[in-house]
Amino acid sequence: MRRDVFQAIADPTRRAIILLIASQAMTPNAIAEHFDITRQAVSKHLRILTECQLVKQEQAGREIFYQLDGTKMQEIDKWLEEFKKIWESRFNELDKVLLTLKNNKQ
Amino acid sequence: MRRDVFQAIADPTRRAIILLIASQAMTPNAIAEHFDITRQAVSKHLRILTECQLVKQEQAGREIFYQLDGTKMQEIDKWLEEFKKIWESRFNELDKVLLTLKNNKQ
DNA sequence: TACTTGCGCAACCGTTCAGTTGCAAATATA
DNA sequence: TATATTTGCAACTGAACGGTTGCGCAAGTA
Repeated sequence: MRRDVFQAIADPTRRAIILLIASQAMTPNAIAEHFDITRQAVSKHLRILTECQLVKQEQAGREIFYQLDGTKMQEIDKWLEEFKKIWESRFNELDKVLLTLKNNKQ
Repeated sequence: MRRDVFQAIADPTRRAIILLIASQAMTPNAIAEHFDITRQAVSKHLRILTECQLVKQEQAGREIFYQLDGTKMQEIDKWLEEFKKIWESRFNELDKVLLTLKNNKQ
């Protein structure tokens, strides 16, 4: 069982839940109202999000509010930055080649 | 079968492949040398990456070079920006509440 | 106390995933 | 032509997903 941020955001419902509770903590029932799936299905997603350390729970009587913990989200950013660095340097390499070709022709 | 960028980057091997071929196009065999899995397994990942429109192929004799198409990667960036916007406005909301409380106390 | 509500947990089901092995096709080389 | 190389495709396997229903427990409420 892989439990990382990338697994967490792989599912579209989970992405929607993340955006939903990003602004304010919500209960499973409240979240489920926004989707066409059962509360239990939402609970499963919340459990996965919890295991990925993207979500924390706060008990309030018999209600449990799920709130986002944004720190793990930075890992996506980090990976994306790494990719961008390589991706942009690719063009630099191409530039170098073109430059070399150009210089050789002169 | 869900085929989007988020599905593509969900697997760690696939993320590694993306970073690997980001700088230069490679053949399945060359890619497989970097991992402890068979060439066929790499091919499967490449097929998924192709279906997600993250990768394009270029035939060269009996070799096929797989190269990255960076455009789809922007979708991750887009979603992440959407999240950040909501996430940061969350603090603004909190600020509003605190401000209201402060004003009410006065 | 009895009833309702909100929730997690367990069992189950069909589908997808990530990997394997085996094989056929196409290309290059002796 | 015969052989080796590079690849894609198909079949299979065990594990994980995403969903469901059903149940039990704890917390409010009549």
